[in-house]
Amino acid sequence: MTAPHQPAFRALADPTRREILQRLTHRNMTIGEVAAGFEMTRAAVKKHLTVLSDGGLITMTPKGREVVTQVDPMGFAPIRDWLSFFDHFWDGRLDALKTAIEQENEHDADDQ
Amino acid sequence: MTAPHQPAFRALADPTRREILQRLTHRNMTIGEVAAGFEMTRAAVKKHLTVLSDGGLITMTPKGREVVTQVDPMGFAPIRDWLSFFDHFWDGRLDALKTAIEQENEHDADDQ
DNA sequence: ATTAAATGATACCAATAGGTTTCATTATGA
DNA sequence: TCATAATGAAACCTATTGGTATCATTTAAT
Repeated sequence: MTAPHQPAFRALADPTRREILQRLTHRNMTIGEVAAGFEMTRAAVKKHLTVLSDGGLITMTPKGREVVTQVDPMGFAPIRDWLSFFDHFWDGRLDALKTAIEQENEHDADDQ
Repeated sequence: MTAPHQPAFRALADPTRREILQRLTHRNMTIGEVAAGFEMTRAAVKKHLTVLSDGGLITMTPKGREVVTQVDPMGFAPIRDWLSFFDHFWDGRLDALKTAIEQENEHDADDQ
């Protein structure tokens, strides 16, 4: 029962894969086109694309003899959701802090 | 010249480390306390904490003979910044799509 | 002062990750 | 149809990662 966001986080951990994602925002590319933009072999790039696909961050669509890869915006949702946990947590802490300060001020007023 | 967010993404790639982060939002803990919550050895947990610290996601503060670990909210900024690139990109695409549809409608009107 | 508790640090191991090379398959285009 | 272009896939290598066990160091408590 591994978390659903694990493959996405895994995919984002590698700098080459993040670079691929950014380049794919400019335009969709075939596997060969993506590979042409890197020093490493096409086989290596294809492995990265597979990891990105497993993470749901890109889709790979066969088109004739080639495969078009494109970023899948929805694939980022699990990442955002996981991160939002911390957002909400800190929002709550901030609220608690505000409340505490207000109460502190009331106490101060009482003391006067 | 590796990107500054690399250590943070690296740190988030492991499920144990993400679990540690979530647990640390409930309360700050010493290294020993964090380790007690996992099946693995204290040494292994400490390695994870080191990776999280290198990623800037937690701070480790010596307090007497123990070390208090706590989440560092600011450490998440590089991650959010990197992700925001895609947000803005898609926002732009959406605007472009809207504009295209509007122009398409104008053309349709012309055709009438 | 001593013992025990908490952490630091090192060596070691197995599994995985990132990379290469090589060969097979499939689709296009002349 | 046939050569070639694009991809699939497997074997293999090395470095890194996540884990262990062990020992040293530092601090607290009796």
